[in-house]
Amino acid sequence: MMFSKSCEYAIKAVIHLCMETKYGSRLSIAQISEAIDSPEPFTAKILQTLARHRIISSAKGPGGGFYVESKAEPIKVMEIIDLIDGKHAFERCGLGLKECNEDHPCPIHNEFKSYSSKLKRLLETKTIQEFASEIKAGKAFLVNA
Amino acid sequence: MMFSKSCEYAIKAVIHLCMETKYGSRLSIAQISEAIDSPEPFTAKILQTLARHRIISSAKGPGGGFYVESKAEPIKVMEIIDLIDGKHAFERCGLGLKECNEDHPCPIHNEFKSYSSKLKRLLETKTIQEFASEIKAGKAFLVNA
DNA sequence: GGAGTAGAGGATATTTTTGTCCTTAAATAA
DNA sequence: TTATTTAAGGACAAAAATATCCTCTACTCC
Repeated sequence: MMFSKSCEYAIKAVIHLCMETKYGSRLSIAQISEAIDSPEPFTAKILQTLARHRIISSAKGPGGGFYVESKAEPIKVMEIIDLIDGKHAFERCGLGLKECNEDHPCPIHNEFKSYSSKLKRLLETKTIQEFASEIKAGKAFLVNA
Repeated sequence: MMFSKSCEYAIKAVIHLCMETKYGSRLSIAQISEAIDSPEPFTAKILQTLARHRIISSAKGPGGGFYVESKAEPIKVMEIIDLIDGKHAFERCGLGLKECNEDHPCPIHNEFKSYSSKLKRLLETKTIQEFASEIKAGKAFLVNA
């Protein structure tokens, strides 16, 4: 509906990584896709993309896997969305017009705008680390029961 | 992003029909797809679906085409969305969880909910006819300049 | 150095969405 | 009735998203 599957997996994967990889520990692709309930090879691709763009880190060989640098800046949710679904995913017109703005709005422009701009701002502010602590506190979940 | 292409075309097509088919006139597939800038045969399929479900009406033969019954109830935007993208398009969890609700929310559930429920209510209330008059008044547009 | 492990990345497969084409059916008008 | 017009609907094609597989490379440990 809102995000692509790839983006959903990416967000979940990074949240899970943040939760589980304190103090130098690492998670394998198998562990991550198991935890977030996603197809393993497909998840591998997404993790590789995230690693290539330095949103997460990776290490090969025994004891290797994916992790987030603990001293790194908290990761904004929107960073992941921008990378996986593209920068303008949120700006797209609800009816698919190339140019849709105040001066030339589609009929649902205003409705959409008020909705999406607030959500956008929120996702630009909220960090994966914040989500991770909600889950740790049992206030939110990454998979179904 | 939000709606499928099919749904975008459907909404635009019905808006255009409402604008142009007062007083018994009808529009052909060619005229509609031209007006809303959509692929003709693909638009035909969508119009057929809308007609089969009585959201719009159609007539074969010379002088035939698509139209909306002028005495019919105004068409809620959400009727079209429900038909084309499915009833639960708006309820879908932002992170793809099968069950995502107050009791078992994904991390972005609350953010999504507060905005999507407002938008949903609006699209359940607003009618295609209202959009049509905005366009007639030059306050909104269906295609780019 | 060699064996084993784990991610990187290219090639390929499947599914869904989007889009096209062609024949059939129904209506109109001559 | 016949020709023409227009939607209906089935079959097919292309593109994009989703998913898998296999080989290569880098790393660790012995």
